[in-house]
Amino acid sequence: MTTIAIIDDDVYIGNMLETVLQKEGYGVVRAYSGTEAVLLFEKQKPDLILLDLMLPGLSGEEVLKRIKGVPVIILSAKTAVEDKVGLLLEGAADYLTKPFETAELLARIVVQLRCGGALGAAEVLRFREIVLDAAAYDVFIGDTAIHLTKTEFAILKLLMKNPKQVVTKSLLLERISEETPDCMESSLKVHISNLRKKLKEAGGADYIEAVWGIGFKMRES
Amino acid sequence: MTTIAIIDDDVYIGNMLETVLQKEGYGVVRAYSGTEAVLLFEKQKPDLILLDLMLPGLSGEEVLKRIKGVPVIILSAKTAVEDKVGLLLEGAADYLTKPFETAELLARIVVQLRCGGALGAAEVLRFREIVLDAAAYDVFIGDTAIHLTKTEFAILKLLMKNPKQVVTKSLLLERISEETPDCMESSLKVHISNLRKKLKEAGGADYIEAVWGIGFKMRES
DNA sequence: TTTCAATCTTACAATTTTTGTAAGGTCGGC
DNA sequence: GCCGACCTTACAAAAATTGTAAGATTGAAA
Repeated sequence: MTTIAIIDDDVYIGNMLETVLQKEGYGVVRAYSGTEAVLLFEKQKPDLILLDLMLPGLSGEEVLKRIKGVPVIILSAKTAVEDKVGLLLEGAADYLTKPFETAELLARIVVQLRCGGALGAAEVLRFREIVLDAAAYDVFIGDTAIHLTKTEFAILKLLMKNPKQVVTKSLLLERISEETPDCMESSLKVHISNLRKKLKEAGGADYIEAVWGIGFKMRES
Repeated sequence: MTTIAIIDDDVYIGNMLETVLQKEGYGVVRAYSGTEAVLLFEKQKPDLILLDLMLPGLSGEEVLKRIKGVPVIILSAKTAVEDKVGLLLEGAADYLTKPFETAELLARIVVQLRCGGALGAAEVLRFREIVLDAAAYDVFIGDTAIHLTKTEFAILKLLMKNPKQVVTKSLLLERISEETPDCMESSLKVHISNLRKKLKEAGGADYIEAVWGIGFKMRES
């Protein structure tokens, strides 16, 4: 989950931001002073930081200097260009002057996450005890990792992305062929067979259900 | 040299920007319409683009869609939040409303170049016993320093920047080619092989894991 | 110019994945 | 319960990917 740290001693603004961010699906952690902020950063390693400048304890500038590796968006009432320029050159990723529109803040958060993360947020799919991490190309069943080939991985991913739905053979073929150009229906069956076997070895159950004449889907129980 | 593209049909503003940027030591290329901008981008590959929205030919929005891989700062007279939000989500790196202060623009340019070039602000990356200092161009394994070539360094940096994630071969090639222009997949394998060897000599372990058919990632343990 | 390191290319063996076919099993309609 | 169509699995050939070595090429420093 993408976690955003809100560092602001103004409880009212902080609460407002927290609500908005949570509604967008971000995790939120908070700090109310500069010293607290540095501790929070080292302990929780959030993915992005919203930093108010007027803080008790360490000033916002001091906090910024000690935070490296995570984008920091400054939220401040100071509108002077010198302030903006100084902090941006000091390492801030963006600078918004209060009052700002929530929509703009959210958009700028997306921009920063896009930029810093570079490879996109990790996409993790879960179904029963199967956990599939698309970015890492990892699959776990319970605690045991299992190794899947590229094609098997693509099949499982597509099925897990659409649980409760039947995935047609033609759709499977289409998606798979993005990676492996030529793939006949006969081969698809083999891949599914191998996938089943690997899942069964690790999880003991047959997770894939054939839907006669149509395709396949994940077995609910 | 860092080259910035100015895309604006207003000659007066364009000239002003060009003067300021050149004084800062940037190279400048210019385009005066949307179509021209796309051609310019493909031919010259600037490091950053300043894009005015009101353009003859293709609109600014259209231009933005066709430009990938280079940060675009929008310069516009439109102050509506919806415009900002839309373009930021569409891929713009930043959005400044006219009239803006030159100093702020320059600072935001620095931010973008810093972000894009260094792939984030973290200067020191750590993974297991490997420590990579991007700024100093140093790599240590435990206490022993090791020497890496430019390409090997770039590969290791990208991998360490995204631990737990598979870095695709194509992405590796793309990022490496910023430093070493011609590099085929065959060469990449050789670089990785050499990198592995050096890491193994110093650290005793094989830190890089191949993910079959996809790319490479750092080995967790 | 000579030298040296870094990089690119080619080649090849070891390994892994994909594929097609063939031999059973299972499902659903009749 | 029977039959054909479909699904499952096993196996082996074919194709693709990877790791490494060795030689060629480039480019910068002495």
